[in-house]
Amino acid sequence: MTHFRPFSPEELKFVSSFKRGELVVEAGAMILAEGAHSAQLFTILSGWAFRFKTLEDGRRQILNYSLPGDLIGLQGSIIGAMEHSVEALSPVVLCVFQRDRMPDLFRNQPGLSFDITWLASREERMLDENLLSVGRRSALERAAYLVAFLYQRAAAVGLTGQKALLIPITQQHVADTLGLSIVHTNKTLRKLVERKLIRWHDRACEVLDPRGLMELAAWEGLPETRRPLI
Amino acid sequence: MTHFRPFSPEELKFVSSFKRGELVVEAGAMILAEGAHSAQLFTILSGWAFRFKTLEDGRRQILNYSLPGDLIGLQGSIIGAMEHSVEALSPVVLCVFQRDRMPDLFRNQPGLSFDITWLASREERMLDENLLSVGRRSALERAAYLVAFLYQRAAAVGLTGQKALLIPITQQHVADTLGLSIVHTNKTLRKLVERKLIRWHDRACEVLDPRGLMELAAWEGLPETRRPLI
DNA sequence: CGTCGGTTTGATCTAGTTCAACCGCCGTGG
DNA sequence: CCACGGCGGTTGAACTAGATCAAACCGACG
Repeated sequence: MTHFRPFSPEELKFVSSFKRGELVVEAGAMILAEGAHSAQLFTILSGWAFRFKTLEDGRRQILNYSLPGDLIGLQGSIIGAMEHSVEALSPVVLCVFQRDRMPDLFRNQPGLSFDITWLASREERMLDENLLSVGRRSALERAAYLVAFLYQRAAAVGLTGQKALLIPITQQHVADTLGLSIVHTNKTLRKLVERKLIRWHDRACEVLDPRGLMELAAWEGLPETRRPLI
Repeated sequence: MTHFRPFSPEELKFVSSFKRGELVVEAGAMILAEGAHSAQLFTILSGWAFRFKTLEDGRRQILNYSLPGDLIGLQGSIIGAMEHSVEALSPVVLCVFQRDRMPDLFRNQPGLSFDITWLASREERMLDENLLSVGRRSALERAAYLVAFLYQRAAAVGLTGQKALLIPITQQHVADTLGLSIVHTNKTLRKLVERKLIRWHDRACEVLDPRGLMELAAWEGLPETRRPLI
């Protein structure tokens, strides 16, 4: 795992003891629900998930996606209650942590505390970018940005290996991420297909030309540095 | 300051030594610019500011607002580079911290470390809410949400005293927050005025009916708890 | 073989954009 | 003292990106 920063032996020991077990959920399963008070804290070991909020009348907004190495439920662990839900996009393997040992972690593991803050800041940066996109980019730019963004994140955790990367999302997910209707999302994605930037599969998106997508969206990409892993 | 959690004497001592000085900037001044590598870390002591990103062609998206007690430049301090800019909306007094003492803080001040993470999580939650708004609410709902949101935040730091609260923003700021054009923003705000939910002043917004705004936006408000202060 | 979720396509409609003025206020310079 | 320019706000008209409505297709699956 060359993508992550190395641990000290002591940190490793703490993380092991912090870990309570593993959890496997199938695609489409709810990992955390909005309003859950005693939310748990997880790390993704493998698979894709997404965070979202809904309005009373059912309108849904996808806030961000979670990939291996990302924390799930941090807001709940730090502030107390979850204000969003998390759902699995693919089969997901989670590492379950003991939430009540958070204070211990902050007291005795400054390195890990910093890592958690680092991950929170990174999430914030991604949200900034998504907000810019939804607020100010056109439908075509938004779609291009989203796919390029997901491609980069997948690449950053080594998911873009020998065989082509398939992002496990439906067009409904894309629509709910971009703030568009499904119909218009479909028409927009077709344009990306026509331009040979992506290929659309059954319920998945294949990225053909990441550079072309970034250019279309006028997006420079995440300045990805060595990241912490918890 | 009943809104904030109390400090231990030792924490107080650390914060004092962490503080390097104060900085006063006038309305409209840039506090931090995107791309600044050696970004500083601030807390707002008084005044309003906003964070934003821009696309190459000038399209601007306001990401969030900063009020007294909020950290500015945390992303830069934790990850290294600023990916957004911050500008003052009113005269702002800042408390300047020594960025290079962050490691010391994490090593020796678990309480403060936790507070920083808490603030980062809160920022994330606000961004989630803003993203939901921009992505899925209508123009009228968005505008109502924004004003109610800013009102609540101002109230949470005691800005809503005896005399009416004036939020120091122009309609251009509102437009760039909501992802709308100025023209349509103007027409939308007029509707809020007609409904007697707000009053518009020279370059400021007065909130007349916070509850009515929240209802219109179908927004429950921030579940505001006792917050940390740094 | 029917049904259902995901995708596709065309037609119509509308929320929000763009264009174009204009107003009032204020600070600046002649 | 006044003319001028710029910024913030306002308003109407024309336009368009994207929404909504409607229907059909397609593969998987019971």
